[in-house]
Amino acid sequence: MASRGGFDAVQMREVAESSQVALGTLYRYFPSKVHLLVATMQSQLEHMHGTLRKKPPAGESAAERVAETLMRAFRALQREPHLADAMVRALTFADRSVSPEVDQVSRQTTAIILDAMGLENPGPDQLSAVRVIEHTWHSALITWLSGRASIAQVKIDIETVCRLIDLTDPGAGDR
Amino acid sequence: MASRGGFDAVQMREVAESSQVALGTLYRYFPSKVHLLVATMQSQLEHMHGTLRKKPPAGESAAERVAETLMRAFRALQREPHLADAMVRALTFADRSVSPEVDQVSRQTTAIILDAMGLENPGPDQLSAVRVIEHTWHSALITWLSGRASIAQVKIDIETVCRLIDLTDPGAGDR
DNA sequence: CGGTAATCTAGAACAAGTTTCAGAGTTGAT
DNA sequence: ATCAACTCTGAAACTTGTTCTAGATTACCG
Repeated sequence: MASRGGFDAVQMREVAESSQVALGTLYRYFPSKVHLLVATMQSQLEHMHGTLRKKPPAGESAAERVAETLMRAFRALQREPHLADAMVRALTFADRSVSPEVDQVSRQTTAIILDAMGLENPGPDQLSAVRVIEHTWHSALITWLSGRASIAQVKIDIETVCRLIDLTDPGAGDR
Repeated sequence: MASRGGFDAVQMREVAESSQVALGTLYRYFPSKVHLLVATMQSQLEHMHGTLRKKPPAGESAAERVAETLMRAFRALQREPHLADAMVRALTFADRSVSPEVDQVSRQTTAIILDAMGLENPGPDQLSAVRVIEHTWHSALITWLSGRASIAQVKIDIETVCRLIDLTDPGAGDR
């Protein structure tokens, strides 16, 4: 349903019906629509993390590899823009009651980026850079989804923010 | 109302009532709740821009001045966290129908940052950096508002992303 | 003034997320 | 096999954003 029409097209009554489950049962497992969509994002992220593990990015520097990874994820999202809309809108609209789930998504994203960087134990500076990259990633997606930025612009923003990595890890080119 | 309880506490019926206006009239001027709150953000941003003009940031480098500016804005938001919640959630939840208004907010934010940088005509690299800073700013606010990041962490993220400016403007220290 | 278009009002109606509840069905331990 | 605890169902109710309508008010123009 999300793939068809994005956030708005996911209607809890319809979800319950196509799941062959009563509405109350759906709410038992997903306390709100946002919970449901954030859970969807978790599962998609896991899938993507698996895919990425099998085909790691091939860039020279950490910055290049992270940018390549995010662009690969971005292209995957472009194939299902409505689904992307549903998941990202849910993520940013989530209030405190969804914090644990959103945090889980964030940790998963962090793991993907750290994988791309090839870092075992990142320092505080590296972690800050990763957080900023995640911020940019989410917000750039939103501007793209709401039609205020082009695909090219998202690419530029990702590449720009990834330069932060070189700032915190001068020896990146040595590996 | 936003100051009291954030996004959820702003109820269109109540807004209409306290404005001494019929519900239909409210919807005539603000086609949706999100439009209303984004308009609120516009007006707050204008006010902040005026305040900042009177007391420009005093840092040495452009990066420092931008970070100082954003931290000042952040402290202002901390005084009304619920209002901040309402405005930021509206901004990121806005769909295409609100694009013009959201774009206006974005332009205003860009102007504030460029002011702090003290740049007359920024190059493409500078503009990319500014966009990334805005991304980080919005997303960091969200993580703070939903209780997933501390004030200190937001500060670090802002300072981290502002280092990007030095990357695109090596002569910053000369001024 | 008189008329016409625009605006406003009160209130109902509609849509979708969420809550609630009584009863039916399942499960697990003893 | 039985009982208690848990779970599921179907349906209604509730909430709040949004739309609609019929009439009242206002503003403008010749």
